[in-house]
Amino acid sequence: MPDGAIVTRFAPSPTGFLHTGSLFTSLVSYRFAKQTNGVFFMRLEDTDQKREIKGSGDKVLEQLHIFGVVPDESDINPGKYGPYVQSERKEIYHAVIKEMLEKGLAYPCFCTHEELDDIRKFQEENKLLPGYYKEFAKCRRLTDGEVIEKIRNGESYVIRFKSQGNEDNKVDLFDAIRGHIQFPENIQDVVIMKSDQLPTYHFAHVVDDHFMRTTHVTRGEEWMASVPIHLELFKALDFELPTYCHFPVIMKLDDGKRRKLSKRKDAEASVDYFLEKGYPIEGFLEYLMTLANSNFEEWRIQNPNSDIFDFTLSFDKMSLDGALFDIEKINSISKERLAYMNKDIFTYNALEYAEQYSQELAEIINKDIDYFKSIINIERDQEKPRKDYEKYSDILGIVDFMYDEYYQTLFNSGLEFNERYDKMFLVDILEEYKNNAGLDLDQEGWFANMKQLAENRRFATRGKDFKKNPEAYVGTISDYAEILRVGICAKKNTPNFYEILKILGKERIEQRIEKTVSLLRG
RNA sequence: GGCCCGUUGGAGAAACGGUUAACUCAUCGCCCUCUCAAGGCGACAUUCACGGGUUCGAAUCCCGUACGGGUCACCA
Repeated sequence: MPDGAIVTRFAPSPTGFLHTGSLFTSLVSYRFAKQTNGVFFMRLEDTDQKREIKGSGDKVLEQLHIFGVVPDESDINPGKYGPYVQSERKEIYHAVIKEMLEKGLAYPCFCTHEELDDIRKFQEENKLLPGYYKEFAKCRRLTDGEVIEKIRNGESYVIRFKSQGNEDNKVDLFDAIRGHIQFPENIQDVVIMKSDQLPTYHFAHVVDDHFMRTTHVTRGEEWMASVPIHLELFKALDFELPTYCHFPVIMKLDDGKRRKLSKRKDAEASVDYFLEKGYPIEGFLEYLMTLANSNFEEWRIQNPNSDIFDFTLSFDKMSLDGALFDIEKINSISKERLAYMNKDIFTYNALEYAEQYSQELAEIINKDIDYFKSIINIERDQEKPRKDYEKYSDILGIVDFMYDEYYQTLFNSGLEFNERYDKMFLVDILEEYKNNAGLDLDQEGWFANMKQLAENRRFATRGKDFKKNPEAYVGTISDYAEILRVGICAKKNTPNFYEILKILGKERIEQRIEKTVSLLRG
């Protein structure tokens, strides 16, 4: 590996699907590795069989892939430092444990949950530091004979680390994001191997990240409090210390209080939510990048067309406290990304989304893909494109009227003509327009033609004229255009009307007007 | 409660002791406009949680207080 190359990893536990916060952490970890031509790998932390959900490892990998965060090494694509699943690394942990036992760095503990509870209760009553340490660590004092006997009797046991720490001493942590932080030394005899022979997180982290050559341990700040344990473990095992990077956690405002995004309470805590809604991948990633390094936004303004992965992240530009999750900003960024996509890519992405999440959308796209492209391309291919869509699921509700079957349902649910106008007046206008839409002209000519028609019917062609002298007119050109829109599209709002009419074509315009007219006639 | 971390506008934030406290989103106004979506222009922190101190000078350094967050398992 090149000089300065960083090795990072993503180490999820298989307890469900990809968490939005995990995507953030893995995205940033991935970028740090790639920026330095290093390695990013994934290790499944499945040491808690109670919580394990089968198959979620693959699911997570799949979703990371969708976001372009692809591990160089993982269970399905192993490198030379595997296995990449903790439950398959048992022998490694056991070998290290054996050595620790021999060196007196660890010892078996036979205390039951009840005994542990009693200790905790006593500590609480006497306002002592809770935990298993020093005089409370009674299994420390077991003789070899006692240990052998208990094991022979089949008593269940765990292996604890024998801490040499002193709470009056300080240890120093250098965190790449937060700088130097001092903690009191660890004094807890933490469990390193559970009674099921599987390691705890603390132990697995130290052993795995050492043997798997992680240079930068990237994780959420909820791990900071256990750093003294890890520091002591690294020292006891004489392993080189990696660089720690404790990321801020994404928060959410709940009842005026900040709290971590919670999988139970917040739908947006799962990336599935954004996938189902059809947020563009690049928009979502871009949002996460702004959370990672806020100068990303300035870079984006300078480099509007660059790939987001051309941006170089830095540790010291990272915020220290958890950002509030801002859906408005995601919407805005996504809108922007979608607007600047060309019609082919947009259509491709929309179809891919639709095939998985929206049968109806897939149908209209597949029915005539060029027709679909022409619709979504209205006012797209220009300096300042329209920004209609913030996610793929918005498409149907915006283009529906361009499809006859959806137009029909809009039509059936009622046409919202301005009630100021008499039905027969509307009929006259529509019928006249049917025979003289001016579609052979260019946009300017078409508009001039419409103006003329409106003027003949005593609509003001300039809003100002109408304001000045409302009695002289029946309405404004806007009102006139609205009549045509409702009459032809069954909607008050559409993108550029000229383009719409061109795409619809003379025949369908006539059909639709006829339909509307017969409805108005009763 | 102990131990850590943090606190700049509604949100994300810049500024790393020295002019009017960047920028993005949101909000509000005006303009443009066939509707909508945009776009253009402008407004929005006399002030950086609060109180002291250091300094010619502090959002920036120090101390204290308050508030918010994290963590104290045979869960990760």
